[in-house]
Amino acid sequence: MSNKTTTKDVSLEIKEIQESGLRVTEPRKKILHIFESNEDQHFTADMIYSELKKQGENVGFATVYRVLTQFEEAGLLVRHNFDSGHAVFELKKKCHHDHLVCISCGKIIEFLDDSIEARQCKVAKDAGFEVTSHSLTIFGYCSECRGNTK
Amino acid sequence: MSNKTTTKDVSLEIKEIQESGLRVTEPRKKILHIFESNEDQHFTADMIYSELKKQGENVGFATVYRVLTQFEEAGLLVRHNFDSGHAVFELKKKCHHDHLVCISCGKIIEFLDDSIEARQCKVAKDAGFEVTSHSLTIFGYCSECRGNTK
DNA sequence: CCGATTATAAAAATAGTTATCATTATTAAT
DNA sequence: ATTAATAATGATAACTATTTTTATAATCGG
Ligand SMILES: [Mn+2]
Ligand SMILES: [Mn+2]
Ligand SMILES: [Zn+2]
Ligand SMILES: [Zn+2]
Repeated sequence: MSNKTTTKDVSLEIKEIQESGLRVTEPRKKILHIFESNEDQHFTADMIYSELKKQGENVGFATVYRVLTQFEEAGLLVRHNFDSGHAVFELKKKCHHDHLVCISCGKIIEFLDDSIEARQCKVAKDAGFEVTSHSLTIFGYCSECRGNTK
Repeated sequence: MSNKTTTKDVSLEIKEIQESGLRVTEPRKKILHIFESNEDQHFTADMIYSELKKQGENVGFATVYRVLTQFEEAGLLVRHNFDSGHAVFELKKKCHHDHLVCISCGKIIEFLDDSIEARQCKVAKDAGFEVTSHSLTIFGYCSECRGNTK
């Protein structure tokens, strides 16, 4: 009647944390689980904190920020700084992508355009830059929100 | 022997401020002048504040932030949020452009690639988005800084 | 199971920015 | 030019997102 969480799905997350060289702790398991069980979703620290609260967990805000940063450094998560002032995190995908962000409802759509990627390299090369990363975000109204404004 | 500042160049700035519907005040004249006399440069609130201090002006930090925001709303300046946490302002150009940012020395190079702009429209259209704006920033090492790291 | 090590929660600190407010400056109307 | 109405200013406090500190607690190899 122990409360060990040894479910199959959870054991995968434990392995991922271990392989990143981090100790397996409750907050880290819980936080990673939120990402893994909501694939393709983007979360702010605040959203993660609220979700944990909703699940009845007692995890401090500082811990959320710390773990998110550790997961980013470990290569489990990617951080985006869009425009809103608060960072957004998502599971690291195999492949890079950029984002369309609805300024009305906040919906995020991912895309990858090879032509844009290639031109970016060319632009940087022409300017003598060695590219380390780039960030392309298109803001606008999604199909749903567009209807509301006519 | 009055200290009226009725120089030719300054009168242009006065007109610009008036035409934005804002009162012509010393801080606003001084701040706009910094931008106009350093065309193509990008400034943070902090840089503007320091520059004013260096010129012996006594302008509060709050005023700098207020004026920058007002100039942005008036369409005189454009605000960028790059990645660093602090906003960067520049004179509003006639034409849109994107940025290459050196993560070592902070140098900013502007560029405009029609092919990228066009593809962005297509991507958004395909996703059913009505674009309001976009932000593309390429981070890396500029030609000078690249040399230092070999 | 133990103990060295590392992680945690809570609180305080920080950075960038915005709001408050009493005082001063600008502007439009005398 | 004076005046009155109104808006802007600087000092400072407040705020938001995030990081650091600290004292306690959990982890994990042996
Ligand atoms: Mn994404
Ligand atoms: Mn620019
Ligand atoms: Zn929407
Ligand atoms: Zn550089």
